[in-house]
Amino acid sequence: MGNSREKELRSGPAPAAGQGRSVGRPRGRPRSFDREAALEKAVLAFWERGYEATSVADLTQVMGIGAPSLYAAFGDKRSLFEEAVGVYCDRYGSFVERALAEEPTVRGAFRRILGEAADLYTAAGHPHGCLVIHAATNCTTREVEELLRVRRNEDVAAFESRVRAGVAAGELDSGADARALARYAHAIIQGMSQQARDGASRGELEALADMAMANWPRVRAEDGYSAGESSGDVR
Amino acid sequence: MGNSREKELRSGPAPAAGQGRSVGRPRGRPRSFDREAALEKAVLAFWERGYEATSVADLTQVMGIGAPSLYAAFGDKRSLFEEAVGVYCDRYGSFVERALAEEPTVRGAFRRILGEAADLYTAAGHPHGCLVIHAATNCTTREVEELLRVRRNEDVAAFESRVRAGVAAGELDSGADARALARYAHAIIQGMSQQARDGASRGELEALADMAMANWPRVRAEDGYSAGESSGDVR
DNA sequence: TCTTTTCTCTAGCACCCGCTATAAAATCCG
DNA sequence: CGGATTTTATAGCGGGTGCTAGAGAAAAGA
Repeated sequence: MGNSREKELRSGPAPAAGQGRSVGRPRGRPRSFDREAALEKAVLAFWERGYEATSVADLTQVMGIGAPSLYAAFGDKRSLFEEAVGVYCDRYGSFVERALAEEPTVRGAFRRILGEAADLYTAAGHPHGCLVIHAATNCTTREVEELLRVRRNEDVAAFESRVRAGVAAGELDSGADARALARYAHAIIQGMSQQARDGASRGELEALADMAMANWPRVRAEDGYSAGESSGDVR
Repeated sequence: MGNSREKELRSGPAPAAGQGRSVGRPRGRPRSFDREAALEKAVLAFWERGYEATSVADLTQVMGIGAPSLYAAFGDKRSLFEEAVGVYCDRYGSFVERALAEEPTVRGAFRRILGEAADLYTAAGHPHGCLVIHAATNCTTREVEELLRVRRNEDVAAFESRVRAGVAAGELDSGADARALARYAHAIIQGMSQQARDGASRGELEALADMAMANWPRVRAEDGYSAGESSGDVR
């Protein structure tokens, strides 16, 4: 399965630990670049152009290293992509599970998710839209497509189970269609991501998110919430 | 602009018109394949794998012709793609403008659009999802991406103007945010298309469409949707 | 029949793809 | 210092890409 020894043990180019014969210091010539920094550049490249349209030549250029260094440090292009996807999810995509876990109500969680997505997908400093949604469409390699498809479907499943938890907690009517609600929320996110790529502004995405939330079911009892807000309103 | 003489005049391989020295009969060796049938095969290939992932070798195979014939009949790969996009829009995507034009109410138009999209995006006999949404993402050639991006944004604009017409006709409250409604509808369609590609069934897409329509503003007289939401709070 | 016109087939062009063999450079250990 | 070990840069591999030259094949017109 390819060259999977990645020697992640080594930290930076400098010894870092001044202590004499330190334990972690490897034998040969030390790596001349910062592996994490280079990886982050790869994330941005894949985010912008997707897996196939980003050539190894592109990668070596933005990462500032030669091809042999790339292959020695990351295995092959696909392994690098997988690792980049992991970094993306940790660094940029984690807001979703955080909102699902932290917000006390389902409605509040999704309101927060959509609001933060509007920000992230149009923020300066990195490409627009969502890497997981766009970076592996139309690939010649089926497995790469599957890589992100699995993540997307996992997100839908996480949405659904959060909704179910809300129903179980009595927050939502027991007739609520958890699966449809999850798909609905995910569709909105996908639409926001695509429209961000097509040039929509943050304000436009926020208006879209507000409109989508207007459809979200409220508390089941006649008026558990005073005619206005769900949870501690975002923004 | 490449080789744009495409000799579309010739019809089929057979003379068709038995009439003696018919006018339309060209001079040289007649084309041995049905241009329209080959074009339709190209549509399906691009629909399934997208522009870049569909190689000319793939195309010649599914179209059943050699590369020189392809180039003589369609120009180059990109021209063939443009033509294929046109065929797709005529044959498969026209339901949108038809619904916008035929349905008497805005709400009815979008309900019909979402319903028919659920059918089309999961129908057997052709790839799932929407070609315009997916076939030109992550392209190395910027112009190809732009080709479909323009069509998508045209769709949003068409949605918006239909909503505005509904407002002008008194069907919707004058405070309705036409732009946000258009973006909302388009986001749902994009989400449906992607989820169809990710394996969602027709029933799941229909449930998604129903849920999306539950949010659509009703006639202004009854059922609230009180004025005052351009982009701010919901309801 | 012969010429002209057009299409089709074989073969191959130049280029880019992901990837790597090789050897020089940089570090550690003794 | 001299090996040992690992990373680096140069250069290039085999293969796929979009595309086309050149020769032959099939029609019309003479």
